[in-house]
Amino acid sequence: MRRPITPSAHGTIGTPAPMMRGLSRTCGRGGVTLDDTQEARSMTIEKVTMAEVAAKAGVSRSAVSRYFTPGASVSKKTAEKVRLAAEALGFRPNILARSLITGQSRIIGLVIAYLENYFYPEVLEKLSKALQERGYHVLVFMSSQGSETVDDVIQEILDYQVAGLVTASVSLSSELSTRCAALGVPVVLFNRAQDGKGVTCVTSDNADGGRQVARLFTAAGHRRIAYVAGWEQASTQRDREAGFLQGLAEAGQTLFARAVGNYEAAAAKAAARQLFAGKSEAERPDAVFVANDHMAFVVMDVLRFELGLKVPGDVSVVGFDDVPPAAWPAYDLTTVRQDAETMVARTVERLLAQIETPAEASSEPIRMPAPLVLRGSARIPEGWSPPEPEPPQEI
Amino acid sequence: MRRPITPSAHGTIGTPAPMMRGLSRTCGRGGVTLDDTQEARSMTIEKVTMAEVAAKAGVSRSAVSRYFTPGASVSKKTAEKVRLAAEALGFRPNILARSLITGQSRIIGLVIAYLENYFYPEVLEKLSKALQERGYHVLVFMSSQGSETVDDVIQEILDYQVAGLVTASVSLSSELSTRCAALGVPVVLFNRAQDGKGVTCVTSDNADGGRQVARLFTAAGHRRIAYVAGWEQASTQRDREAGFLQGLAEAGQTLFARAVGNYEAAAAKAAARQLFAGKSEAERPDAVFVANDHMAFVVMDVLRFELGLKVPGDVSVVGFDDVPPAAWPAYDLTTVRQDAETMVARTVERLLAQIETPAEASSEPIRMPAPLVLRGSARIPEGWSPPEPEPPQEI
DNA sequence: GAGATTTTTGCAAGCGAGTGCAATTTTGAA
DNA sequence: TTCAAAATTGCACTCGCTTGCAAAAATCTC
Repeated sequence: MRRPITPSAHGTIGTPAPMMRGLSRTCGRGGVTLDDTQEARSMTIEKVTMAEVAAKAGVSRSAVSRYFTPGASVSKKTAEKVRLAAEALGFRPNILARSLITGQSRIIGLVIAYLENYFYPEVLEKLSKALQERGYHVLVFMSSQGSETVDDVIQEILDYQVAGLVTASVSLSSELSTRCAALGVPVVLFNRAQDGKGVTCVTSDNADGGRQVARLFTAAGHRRIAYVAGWEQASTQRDREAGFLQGLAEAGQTLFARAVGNYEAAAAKAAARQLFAGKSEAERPDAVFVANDHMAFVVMDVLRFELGLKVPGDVSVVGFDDVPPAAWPAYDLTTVRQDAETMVARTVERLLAQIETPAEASSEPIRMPAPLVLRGSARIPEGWSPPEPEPPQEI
Repeated sequence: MRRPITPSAHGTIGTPAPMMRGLSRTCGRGGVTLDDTQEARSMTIEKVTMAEVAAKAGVSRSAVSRYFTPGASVSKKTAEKVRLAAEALGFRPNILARSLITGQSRIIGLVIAYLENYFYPEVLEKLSKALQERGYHVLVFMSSQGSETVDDVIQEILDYQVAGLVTASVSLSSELSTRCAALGVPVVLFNRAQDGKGVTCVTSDNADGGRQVARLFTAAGHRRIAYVAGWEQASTQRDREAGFLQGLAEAGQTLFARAVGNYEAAAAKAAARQLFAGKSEAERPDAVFVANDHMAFVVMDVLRFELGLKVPGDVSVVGFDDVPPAAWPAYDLTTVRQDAETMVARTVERLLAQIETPAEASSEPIRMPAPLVLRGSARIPEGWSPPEPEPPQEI
């Protein structure tokens, strides 16, 4: 049973706060020992609430609340009074309090595994900007793909009552995705494909990308074609490889050699050595498709600087992602583009649709084209258009 | 005037929820036409609250709350009852509600300007991990250094009742820093120096770094030494340049040429051309200090691939930051190291000290050593230790 | 084992803001 | 001008959780 609380009109609200607001600093006793730190310390923390604004404006709390709520009904007169009072007091609504009642923050959780692969900083930056524009913000969680960790981390995220969840290059246990669904939190898997009710996957057409690389290699006359694989559990790895193999098969070839780089620099280095070190020309590949750019750079470095091979003279190298350094002249890496900009745009679009109008939102996977970007690290077959001088776009 | 935007779908939130809580899912009519999407859609969002746990455990809400509050007093018996009930119901406390009361979330706001400079992804990753370990999380805000934007963005951050604020390579208007102080929100400026009450600055010793580069160049016998400046308003730019000039002066030299790269790739490219293009050997610099690695790569690219100059044969190039690509053999860039790991560690340390024990926390600036990393892009003076083969650390 | 402590526990009052409902005011139409 | 319809306003309850306080239970002391 709850007793009605009668607000005493002239209420002393908290205890002493209101009266000392703003005029509290230790009234300048030019004390010798009162250093800056001390002063800062004794400053009252001022928090302005709606109640105070309402009082100052001479309206009810509801009016103030409505003023700050877009679609709500407030008269011009009231609005103006509130605006003035709020401005004078420097009031800003407490998002947490609002979220408590609406049951939803405007926070999007982002789980991301690593930022060493420069595809992800790009994604993060664009995602954050795009969401910011729509009034949402990104809460970041780093988590490597130990599945236990991921689940824990996602639990933590959910504790923040996030409005949505994006996982970049990290997949979700089906238990967790069920849980998110039950909580009404839409999930987008970015750059990972995965079955699962409700979650939306945004990927590029990895298989097709792989296939195109195979076509490039075979058309260029390569006969000893190798592959450096990414992390075997990743859908991107599987799809890229599958497409690549299929492309080779279409040209009547099979893989000459394979090593696993795990999407990691160290492992990629080892993989490159395994494929190339101490081998005669006939024993080593004459072309290698590396499952992402991040590893491709390492492979190129080993080839050129450790083994003294020419790229593409002795070996053609192709990567995947088209991260910015791929365009740097020192690498000039032929690669398959994943357009971060567009992938992010679609991600945001879908996520917000699911948040704001769940009833009519789709959860079909989104797959983007993955065009081959011809540059100088792979031999170009006769008749193919040569690498255009890169439009005068800035590096 | 900027009003917060509330999700349009006000309607359904507060109405029927409570009564249908938990027992609602469409009692499995295995209907043929009920596809996954439909089912997911009609699922009620289940939220478990403390009250429910309390009821199930046969204790009061307070008991449950205390069970989830570290230092609180709960008997073993009660704790066990609560644990069981909570587990059975899958209960997790709502962080937002907690924050509303404690007046402080465990969220740290991070304002960051750009991720193209690969120093920052490193910082972000490490910062996020370090904070995660201590139970805090990072809310990211991208903001370029238009001062208006920055202030707006920081306002938004404050709306989230963040426990602390880190700005990376972005400076703060003094009005805003005052405001943060008044709100009791500690602020750390990462990689920016700035006077100002209360805010802590974490930087490396930029001036000393610059000075060391000057010593390297002069000791190596360079006579036409140039500088590519960063964004002129940045304290890092000013300090690096000042130290560099002072180092030159100590060796009785002055700057041969200067151009501004603004810390941007495009501008750096233009700067490089301005300094080198179409000039005879005597007219162009024989050494150039570039204010950060991000620009140094671009400068090297222009020198080597556009102008056909040898590095360090014709020109020595030195950068600042020691981002990962600096160690890539294709650049092998001599540079000044800013140790992201340690800088972040100190940042976190200080920030948490200020949050958790404001009374005894210092706000002295933190300055870290900035050692020169000798690699292959700059001529090495006789007698200096040559670039060690990089310890067998992974790329 | 009684009294004095010390621990646990539950009650109820908030934290700051959103919102259904009913009362009030404004606007519109006749 | 008058009355109905529309727009605005305020009240009070609510969101999920923390916490001061006092009552109740457990523990200690001699």
